[in-house]
Amino acid sequence: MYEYDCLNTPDRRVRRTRQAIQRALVELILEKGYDAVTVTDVIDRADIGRSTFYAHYTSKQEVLFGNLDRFTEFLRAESEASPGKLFAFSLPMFQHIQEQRTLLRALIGRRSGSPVVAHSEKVLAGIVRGELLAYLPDGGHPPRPLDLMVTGIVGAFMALVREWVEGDLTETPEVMNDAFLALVLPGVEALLAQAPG
Amino acid sequence: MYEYDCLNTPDRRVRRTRQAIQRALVELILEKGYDAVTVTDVIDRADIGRSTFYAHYTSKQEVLFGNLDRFTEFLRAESEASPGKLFAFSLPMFQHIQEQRTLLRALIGRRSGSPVVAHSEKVLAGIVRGELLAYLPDGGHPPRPLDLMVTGIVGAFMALVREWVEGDLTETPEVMNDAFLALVLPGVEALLAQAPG
DNA sequence: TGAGTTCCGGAACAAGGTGTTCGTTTATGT
DNA sequence: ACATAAACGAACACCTTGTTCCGGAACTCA
Repeated sequence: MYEYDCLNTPDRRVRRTRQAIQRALVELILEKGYDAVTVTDVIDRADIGRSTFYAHYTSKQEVLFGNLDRFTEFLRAESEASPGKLFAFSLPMFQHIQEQRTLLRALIGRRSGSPVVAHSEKVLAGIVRGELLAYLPDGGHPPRPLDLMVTGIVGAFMALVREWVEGDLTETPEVMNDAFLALVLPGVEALLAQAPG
Repeated sequence: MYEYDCLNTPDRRVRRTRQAIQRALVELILEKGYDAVTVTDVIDRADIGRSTFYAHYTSKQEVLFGNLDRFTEFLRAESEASPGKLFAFSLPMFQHIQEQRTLLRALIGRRSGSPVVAHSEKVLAGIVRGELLAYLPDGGHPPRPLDLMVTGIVGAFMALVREWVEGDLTETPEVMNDAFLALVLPGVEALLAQAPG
């Protein structure tokens, strides 16, 4: 499943229909959030027949996956363009994302994820932020790069937890914790060290 | 909303009912995935009346948030127990998670999130893994801590992207990229440096 | 133990979403 | 221009949601 999107079909009607569906879905997600969007909404907005929708896609999900492939292709290309360079994909990716922010917000934005996860991340971010601030001299840092760092730290932690509980938990908590700290601590300490006195 | 869970109600029936609902939902999420679970499923599994469910909760979401508070409380307590120590929460949290893995898998596991995000992360993980391996001497590292590092890196990157597109994108791509690299690069280089020749 | 309150069960309901079918009409590629 | 393939649209059976009602049961507290 989710193999392709065939926007280069010989038939023009197919292209028109699929683009109308994709555009409608992205619009609606940004307006109402992913869960609240129904197939009926999409076909109304796209102004196509119900049977037409199901002739092309079997669900909302499948429509989004069609859009996704552009980005994965982009990622792969950037990585392969600079062999031997670490994280060569990241800057071009951020640039690409800025151009396509509307689409991206619908694809991976907060409204497309679980509110439970979002809430957990928010709580954790508050705690991490407090810990980092406690490490700084009073009135030290500009707050913005610190907040970005907090976001990254929380993202790394949650990703490790997710990966762990999803598998069979053969790793010990100590191993997981070491992995987390090994990845994150050096960068954090480097940033905190250059705090203005 | 989502304030509390009141499992310490004076009335025993209330406790029984709510626990039955929570248990049923967790079981069903692990079996079918969050989206596929309906309220009807839950009340069948919990063996309670439909009206009873809606007397206690207004949706699936709310049931999950009830469970969540245990963890946020735990987090806060651990962080405050060791003031001035960075990331004091992380090891106790991993230990706590191991004990409650069933619940956690339902709360924040992959089945509870968007398949689109999951797919993006998978693709990105493949790319990052390839880049790290290219940096290692042949046959160098034990693969497992490397995979954990990949997971953390991808988690940090995706979290930054999400935060960015969710806001108004006032940061430039360069600033975002710098934040990502500043957090992650020191740890990565430290790990790769200690690779066995 | 009893009195009074609170909760549960179960059926029924309207409203709305889903996914499929089928015959007709319209657009397309060669 | 013609054969083909796609879109339309109405109708459909089915499922999910959230609400209402009331008789009967379980509970708390004294």
